[in-house]
Amino acid sequence: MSFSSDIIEWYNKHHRHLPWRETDNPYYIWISEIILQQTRVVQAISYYHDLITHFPSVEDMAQASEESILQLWQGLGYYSRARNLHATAREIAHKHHGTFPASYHDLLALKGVGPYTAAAIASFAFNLPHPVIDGNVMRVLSRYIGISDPINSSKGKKLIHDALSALFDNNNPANFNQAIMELGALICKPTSPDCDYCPVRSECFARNHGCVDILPVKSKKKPARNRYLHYWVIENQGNYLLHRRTANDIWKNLHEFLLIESPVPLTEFDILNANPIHPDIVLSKPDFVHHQIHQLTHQTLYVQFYHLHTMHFEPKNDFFWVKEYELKNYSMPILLRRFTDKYLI
DNA sequence: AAAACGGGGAC
DNA sequence: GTCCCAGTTTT
Repeated sequence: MSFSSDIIEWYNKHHRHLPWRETDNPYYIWISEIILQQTRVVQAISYYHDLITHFPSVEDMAQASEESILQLWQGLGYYSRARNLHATAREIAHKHHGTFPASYHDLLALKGVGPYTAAAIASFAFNLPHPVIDGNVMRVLSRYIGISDPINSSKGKKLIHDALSALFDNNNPANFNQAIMELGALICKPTSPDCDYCPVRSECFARNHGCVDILPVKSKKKPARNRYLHYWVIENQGNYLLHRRTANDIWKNLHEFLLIESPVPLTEFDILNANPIHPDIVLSKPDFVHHQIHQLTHQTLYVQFYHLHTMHFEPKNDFFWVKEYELKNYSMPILLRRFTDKYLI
């Protein structure tokens, strides 16, 4: 029939039942779409549930602290999403008087909402005719149309955009968008796609030319850089020294122990010889040392934890003491959360 | 246009 | 190990 009717018919029969598909409330759609940015559906589900349970309305989220949202976001990564979620909830509650923006243009103006998310909310919550372009859509169209330019290049993106405009179904925006993304997720997968079950296989360029496994083309990305993190896990009578990261770096606004970082490897001797607090503050030898490698997309972290004791002192700058059993109440990157769970709780 | 921003899962 | 995930923001 047509691309749109083919994929929508397939979608109606085979789609997954996901929590955010049971609602057209823009607030819930918004939360789900922010979570789903660069995040797999299976990982998103429990976070979505936790967030809407703690903050049933945008006013609830607006009244909450950023820290409380970061705590619920722990382990999900790309923490600017959580910070923007909080800022945008306040923006909507106060400047929009609690009414969610209902146009693509107004949605796009929200922090953390880009072209994809604005189109997703516009179509799913308001059934407005804005096509979404995400990783699924780019993969489906690069194969279906036969786009050999890298999909992360300007030319590739324009070809995708133009092809999508031609195929888009203005009469069924929400269903079209759901269908094409679901097709990418379930059938037109990155590796070993199930072309035999694809509703549009007969007109698919890649299928007809035997190049399903080389499309989409993507230009290479930079290799990860190395960072060497030395955490001083300093204890005084069941209290631990903590602070909040505020630099424009990974884990902004999350908490951590005292950190000494070097761009090159250092020995334990090098590290422990330098007192990071003050010459007058006596530190014990470490009780134990834990080391591990933590792989991020653009960085490889070589991490050492030195657990040691000290006398009480008044922390400088933004450091403060936290009782061991209250460490769980401070947002931390998953790397540190796992360390405290394993050794300190 | 390119880089930065997390973490997990599939291969 | 590599790639990619319902991308956005900053440089």
